Amino acid sequence: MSQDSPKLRGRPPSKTARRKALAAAYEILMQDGLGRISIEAVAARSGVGKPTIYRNWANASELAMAALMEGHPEIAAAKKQSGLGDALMRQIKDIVQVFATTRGRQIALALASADPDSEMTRAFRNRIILSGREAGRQLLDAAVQRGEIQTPSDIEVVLDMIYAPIFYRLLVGHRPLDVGFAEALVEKAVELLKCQSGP
Amino acid sequence: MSQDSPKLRGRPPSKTARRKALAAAYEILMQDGLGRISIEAVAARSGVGKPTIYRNWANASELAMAALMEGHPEIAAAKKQSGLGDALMRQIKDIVQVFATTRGRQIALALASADPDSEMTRAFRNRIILSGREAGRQLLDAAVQRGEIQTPSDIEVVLDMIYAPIFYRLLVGHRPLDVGFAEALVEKAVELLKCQSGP
Amino acid sequence: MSQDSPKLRGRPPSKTARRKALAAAYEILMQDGLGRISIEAVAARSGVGKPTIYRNWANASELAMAALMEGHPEIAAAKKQSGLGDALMRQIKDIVQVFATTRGRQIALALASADPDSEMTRAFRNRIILSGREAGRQLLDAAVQRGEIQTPSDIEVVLDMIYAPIFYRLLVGHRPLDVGFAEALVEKAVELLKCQSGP
Amino acid sequence: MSQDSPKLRGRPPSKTARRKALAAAYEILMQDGLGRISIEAVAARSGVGKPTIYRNWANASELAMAALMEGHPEIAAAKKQSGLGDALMRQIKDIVQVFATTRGRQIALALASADPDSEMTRAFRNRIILSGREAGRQLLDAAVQRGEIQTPSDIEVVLDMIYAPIFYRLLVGHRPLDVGFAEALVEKAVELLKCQSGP
DNA sequence: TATTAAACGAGACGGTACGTCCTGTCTTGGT
DNA sequence: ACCAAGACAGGACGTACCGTCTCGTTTAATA
Repeated sequence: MSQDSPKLRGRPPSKTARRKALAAAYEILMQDGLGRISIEAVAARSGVGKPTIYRNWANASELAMAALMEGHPEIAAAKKQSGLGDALMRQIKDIVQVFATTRGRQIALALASADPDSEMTRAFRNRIILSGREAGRQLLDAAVQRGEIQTPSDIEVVLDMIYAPIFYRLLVGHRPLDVGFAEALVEKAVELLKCQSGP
Repeated sequence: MSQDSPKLRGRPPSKTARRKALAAAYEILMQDGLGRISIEAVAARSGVGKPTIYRNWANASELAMAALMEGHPEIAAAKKQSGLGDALMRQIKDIVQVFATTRGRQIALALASADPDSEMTRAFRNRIILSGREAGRQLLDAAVQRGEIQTPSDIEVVLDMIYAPIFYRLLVGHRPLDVGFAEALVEKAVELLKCQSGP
Repeated sequence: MSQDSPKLRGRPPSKTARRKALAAAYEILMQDGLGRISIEAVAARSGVGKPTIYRNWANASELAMAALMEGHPEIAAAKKQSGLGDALMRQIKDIVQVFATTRGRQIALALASADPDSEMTRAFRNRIILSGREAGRQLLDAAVQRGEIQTPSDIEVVLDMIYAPIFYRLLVGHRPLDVGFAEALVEKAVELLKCQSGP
Repeated sequence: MSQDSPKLRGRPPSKTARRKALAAAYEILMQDGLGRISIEAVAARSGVGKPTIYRNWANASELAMAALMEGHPEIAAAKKQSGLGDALMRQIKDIVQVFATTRGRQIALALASADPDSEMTRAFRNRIILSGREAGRQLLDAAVQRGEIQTPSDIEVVLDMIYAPIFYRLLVGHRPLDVGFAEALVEKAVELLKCQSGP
């Protein structure tokens, strides 16, 4: 056994209340955006008491992040890889599709405006923003092992160059975040990886 | 004459008030962060009346952006170019240096949380976030004209791959935003540009 | 010099807001009682903002006292006195009539539960509770001057014996507070005043 | 017989819990006053659970009254009576001494702010406030039987005139509640009783 | 001696109200 | 006409208690 019960006493926290609050928060996020979320509004819409919300989340920002994490699709590396380009293409298209929505926009805003040092923010960042990047790292490793590419120098920077543009377009909004962009991004990424220390 | 008066009656708007408000807003941004800025606080600190502030800016977010734009160094392409790599290196290092500060952090936050459709937000975005990217486009054009590189396909995506990682590290914070990063980024960018349409 | 204006600037406090808040507070007092008054409820019913209420009164208790003082009938000694007994009778009956109502009950409760050291409480006490007692002192003085009675020793205690029973019945509620009581009280009071230092 | 033990199974109510709650409530009353008492605070200070407190008392006000009644000295008529004046003096001084304390103040407040129709309030009123008055009635009866005074008309009003001033000074606070007051009050009371339908 | 059921402490629940802060508007008197 | 000052209605903040409700844990009469 791993984790002996720390003397569980008193009424246990209600999972229903948690669920209802998260659902209400999510609805508000989708309808009105991150800026309009408030503990007050979530309490009113969900029928959950304010103190209960504060017992579960430290502030509106954490609640928003929790709501956005709930049921967020896992961005993972494809298992069967027919080649680096294809695998990357499938993954990047997935990510772009997920983020080119209201939810994606709210995710970016939530991360940007959250307290960068909070535990919750770290979890959110790792789970939502960086998980795709980590999956990308696995794709690269696999390609190296298959001999498809050489081990890239400065892999962290390479990963940033591949995954940052998605987040960038999402937040800055100077150019559309669409399939065409995803395809061009993957093409350039593959170029970069294949031409390493080129001729 | 300077200011063609459409009627010129009554007391003219005070530039001093504007300046004082911007200065106070900037101080609050640097000391307490974007989340703590408020018209109330700026009015109190600057001695400027609230209605005067509302006359100049629509809300706290716009005031913050205005304060951050005031006196922001112009990121421009170096005039004398000894080569694409050197020029890019100089510029990227400048940008990283500017953004790896409290001010840079506040700029990113302000952009992320601003109304994306407002006039002010667009101006802020073009002036602060995208000006480096546009200067980069000029550097690339010049290098093409010098014959140093071929015309890159998908130039918008290439520019994103070069400039997005800076903003990405600033906001996501998973890796440091420092000189080492700037050097690696430029190295990779040059690789990408030179190896276009591979070996 | 007395009290020159302390540089009156800014928007002056709204007397309308004050009035509306007092009226709403009074309604709640009459309908639901002192225990149900709350700044929240007064703000909601009156349409006056909570901060405005707090600007005018320190807490719900003071607001309640202010509402009860507003328009409270002045209990004064009758001008034309046909004799101590008659004058006293008229006044005591007036007081009993005023206090044998919901308003009277709320007044007693408000005084009992208010911070005894606050400025407002003192004013309330003097204006509402003790004003009748002071008027009674004047009646006694006049009767002395007319030679109707001798100067009573321990006038403070005598006044308490006359006026305390009203308040006592109101709060303790062991016996009714009605006209019969008023008549008996005055009769006894006159006996006490006339029989001073016995037969 | 009416209602013998209806089954009496399971753990019996703990007298210790009752005692601890009353003690904690009393401490809070003495230290912070009636306004600061709360079930929450009593539970925290006593280590007794909130439901246990609610099982014993209906609300904070009743708990406060119970705590104030616990161990309250019985105000009774002295057995050996050397005369009406002496007996009254001894009793009134006792009462004044008991009420001229923090406890006395809290008692008055508790009574004033309690629900006047509750069972507990009635018990509290009879036991604490009116017991002195009833003892006074016995003193008067005894004096009548001894032939010391005539049977007073309107005995209820006379009793109010003697006992109300104590409560009045306690709550209104316009004059001190001290020995001098007690002496003057008794003197006036005796005057009133002896001069009945005077010369 | 074992069973069993009520009362226990702990503590989360949905609520209400608190008193503070800030919003954006409006209304003064002063420059 | 514009300023500063500052009051206004509105509304969210985060906290304190309310009185109720599960929990798992005593505890003592009963079987």
